[in-house]
Amino acid sequence: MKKTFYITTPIYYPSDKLHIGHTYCTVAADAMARYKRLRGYDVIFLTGTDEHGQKIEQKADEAGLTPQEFVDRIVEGERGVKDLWNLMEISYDRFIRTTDDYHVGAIQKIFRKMYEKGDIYKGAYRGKYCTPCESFWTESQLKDGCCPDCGRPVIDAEEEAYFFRLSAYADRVRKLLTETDFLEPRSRVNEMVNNFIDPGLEDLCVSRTSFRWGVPVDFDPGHVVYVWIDALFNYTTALGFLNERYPDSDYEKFWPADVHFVGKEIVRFHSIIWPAMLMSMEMPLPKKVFGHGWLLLDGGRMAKSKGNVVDPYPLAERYSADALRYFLLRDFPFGTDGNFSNELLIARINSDLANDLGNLLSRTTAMADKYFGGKLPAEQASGEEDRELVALAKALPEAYAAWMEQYAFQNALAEVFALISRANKYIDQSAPWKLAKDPAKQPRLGRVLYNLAEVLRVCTVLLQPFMPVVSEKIFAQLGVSEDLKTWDSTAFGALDMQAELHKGENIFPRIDPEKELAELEKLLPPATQPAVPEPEHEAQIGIDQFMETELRTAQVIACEPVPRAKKLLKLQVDLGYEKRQIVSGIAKFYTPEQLIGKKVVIVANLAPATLCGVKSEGMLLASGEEQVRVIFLDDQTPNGERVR
RNA sequence: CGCGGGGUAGAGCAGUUGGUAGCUCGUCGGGCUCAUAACCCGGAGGUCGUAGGUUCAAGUCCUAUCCCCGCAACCA
Repeated sequence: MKKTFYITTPIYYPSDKLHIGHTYCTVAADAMARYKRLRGYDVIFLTGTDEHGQKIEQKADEAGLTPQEFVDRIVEGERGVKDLWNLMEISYDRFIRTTDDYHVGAIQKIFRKMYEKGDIYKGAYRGKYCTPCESFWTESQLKDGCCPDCGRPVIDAEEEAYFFRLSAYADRVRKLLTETDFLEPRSRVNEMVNNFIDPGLEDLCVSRTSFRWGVPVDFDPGHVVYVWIDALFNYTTALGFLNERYPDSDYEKFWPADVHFVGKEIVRFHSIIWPAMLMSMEMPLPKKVFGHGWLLLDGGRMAKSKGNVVDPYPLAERYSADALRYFLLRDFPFGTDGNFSNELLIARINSDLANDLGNLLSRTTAMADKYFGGKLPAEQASGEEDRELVALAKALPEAYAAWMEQYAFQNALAEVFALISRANKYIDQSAPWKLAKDPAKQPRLGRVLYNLAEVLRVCTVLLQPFMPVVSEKIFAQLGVSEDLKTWDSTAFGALDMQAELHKGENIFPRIDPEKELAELEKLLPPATQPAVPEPEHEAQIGIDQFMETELRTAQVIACEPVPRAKKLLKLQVDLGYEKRQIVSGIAKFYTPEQLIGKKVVIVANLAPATLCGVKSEGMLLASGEEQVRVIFLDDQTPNGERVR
């Protein structure tokens, strides 16, 4: 029986179109899946979408659609998730949507099973509740002690909810993380253990009553299953676990997964919650969770609210999916963050794909045509220059494979391109154009071109997982048959001596950086004016209600950071009739010096709150989310004036 | 002392178990003319954040210290 390989991406949340970050992870998983197929494995590569939850419910409502219509549009619609994966040449074997019937049914069975076992129990979810918004918030979600959505005060409240006994599995999970290589890269292990396990794992709330868009708990209809169980078990339901959509034998054959690729922000869910739930279900654990890094933009995280989300569509359309895939996997080490930029993309395409690979193919095929009419001669003679090139080519597959097995795509590609560079040098060393002038050196010339063609062929076999489309174009120009595209054929010398190769189209045309950057600039939203999300339509209020908020002018007379807090500044403000202390979460945007002496607006009748142990009697007015801007008044403004 | 990650040539980054510090772009000079103004060779440019320590040998291990970035929301 063939060896199996089961690899997954996260299931993405289709509340918006996917961006380059989702593409990064999916492309990596695809390259791995294709590599394993090349190695002869029986592969299942799973991706999909996580379609439930409050946010989808809200977004759908705003768009005037049912949640199902809304997610259908993003997943199946034009330029949606599936279109993107098509464009990017993603060879997924299965695509799961958590709204699929088979998944929903299986989740209900799983929930019930854990309930019957006693690992899920009914309890009370306590939290901060905003009555107007009908939403629960955790302590850390609150903004200045108030609802992050509407800014109004919250109250302590509780609702009935189901909990998973996560605490019961803390020790086993700790062992799993610290004593095995379950989670990679290794640096993420400390983060998990120190931040989440050591402080004590609390039981996890696994149901909600505050929204309807989810899998109903079948034995308690007021509740829907929360994301943890619904989303994480997709990896097993997609194999037919507790459902009829796929045969049970798939689950038997492919579970446990060989690797889950996940972004670092969901490492916690996959390395703590997921194994604990599997333990509860007495199911085998996945062999590995690999937490990859993020693509950063200008050193910071991409975010819709910053207006700096990179859309993969235009990039793939302009430069080909192959080029974008290559760039993503060649430029960034998979385990750590990397800085994305259009300049880097174009530079990489030009130097590696156009100048090195494309040009090598071009020179090789052009010479074959020119000197031999495209068909290499039977009589060939080796030479001194061959030795190093051939040795490198022979060592390549093994070196490449070693990196691939570690998910070090960057290094695997570097190995291939080292040989491509070496081949360009080989042309200079052997100078075929000189050999061509001497009829006696025809056999030598034939061998030089053969070696070049063979190097190209071997490299292309190894590049297939990364650049599936262009690989075929290269094979076509080299006249390579199907049986010479396989892993086993990478042994140097498999190509027929009398290979027939012809110059074709340029596989990677050079890009004019200046021109293209200007074009790309036009496509992206300007960074200076980030897209402000459309305001949610809040209920109108009367003047009386507005006047309940007592806004007053004040002068900052002293300001210092709050110890042990990174976001907070403690200000003393003068209201004219009294002085107050206010704590404000603006430390990342202002230094005390920038504030002292300034005139600002404060909410004077806000109930006092304590932040990081420091009392705050009021609130400073400021705009913005990612970038906070304090509202400053003219220096001449008197203190304590009412603002209306 | 909350935790984690990072500080390596002008820019952007690699540096697996400690053994002459590399890559891409840029720059200077040379070569070649088969090729996508591409390719090849060479030069300049780094006290590997700082200070100690271990070692025959440290970017790589240890200690201290400074600076930057994240951090628990269904945002890869």
